[in-house]
Amino acid sequence: MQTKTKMSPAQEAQKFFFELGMVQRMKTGAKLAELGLSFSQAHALRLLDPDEPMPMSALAERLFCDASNVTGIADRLEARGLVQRESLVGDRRVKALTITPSGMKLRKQVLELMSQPPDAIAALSDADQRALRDILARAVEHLRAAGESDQLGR
Amino acid sequence: MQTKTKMSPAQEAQKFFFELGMVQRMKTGAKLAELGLSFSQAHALRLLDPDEPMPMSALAERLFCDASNVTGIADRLEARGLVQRESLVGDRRVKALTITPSGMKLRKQVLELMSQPPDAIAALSDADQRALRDILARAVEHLRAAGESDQLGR
DNA sequence: AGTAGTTATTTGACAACCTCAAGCATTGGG
DNA sequence: CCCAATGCTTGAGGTTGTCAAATAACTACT
Repeated sequence: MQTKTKMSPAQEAQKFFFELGMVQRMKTGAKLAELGLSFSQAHALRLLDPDEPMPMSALAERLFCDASNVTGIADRLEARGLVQRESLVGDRRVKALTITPSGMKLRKQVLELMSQPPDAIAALSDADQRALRDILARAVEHLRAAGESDQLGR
Repeated sequence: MQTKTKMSPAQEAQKFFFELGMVQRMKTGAKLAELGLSFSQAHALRLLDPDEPMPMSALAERLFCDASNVTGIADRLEARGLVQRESLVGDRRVKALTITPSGMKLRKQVLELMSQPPDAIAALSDADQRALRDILARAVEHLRAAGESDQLGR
């Protein structure tokens, strides 16, 4: 009766992966809201290097979004005094973002919160956790390898 | 020099998981856009049961969002003739969504697209794929177990 | 029946995110 | 000096999301 009696291991893995990701996104989203941060804002804060000012275009790239979008996100973060715009000395067109001390404090909380594994993973056996880590590490590796050749762009 | 020399396997797994999920979300988002669907719209279409009309409140629950939000999503899907509102016979307050034939066609494409594992997973060895599937299956199991007792929630 | 309370959906106000096209300032090469 | 390219901003327009209030329909109680 059902057409989907057969699913490849990769497909099944993908299905579970998606479901776990969905739930996890909701839970962290709720926790971030308590800090007064949206998901995108937290993600941006997380990506900023505490020591190295990051041009807004670079941030846009890492957020996989349009540069004009970053303007708004930076506006809101700056309005709360979490980051600062700073024109680059060599090229006054580019504005780099630096994290303020109060931004650093919040960033620390965000990192803590987001690196905390979800219950579903924490509940796994030690062996499973280690195996999962290793397999995902290999997957990420493939990702980067593919990404490199991708940079040559269509 | 670095304070994070030690990370638990679960934390590392979480980090990789997040990164893979982020990239995957972008890629599927792009493919869905080609079908003229936003992520939420596709997700809703995916969750609807082809055979069983689903009350909008039930859909809201599965989308982890407010009921008023579903109104808008259903509006857009209905405007394109992909779903239909249908008042329940026993209780005229609840409106259930059914998928139209053209909605079914699009839903099929969405399912195909979203069940297709990302390159990063597809590139893993067979053994890794199977191990990943099994571990994630156990994680999802924990998720459901936790979810059950959650339903008692205040 | 009639009244009150509950429930499902909708509406309206508001904010964030996102993209695209157009604009502005700056830079760098002819 | 002129012109094209680059980095960011602005404005329009659309989707998502929340909350509070409104509406409609059901339920229970008198």
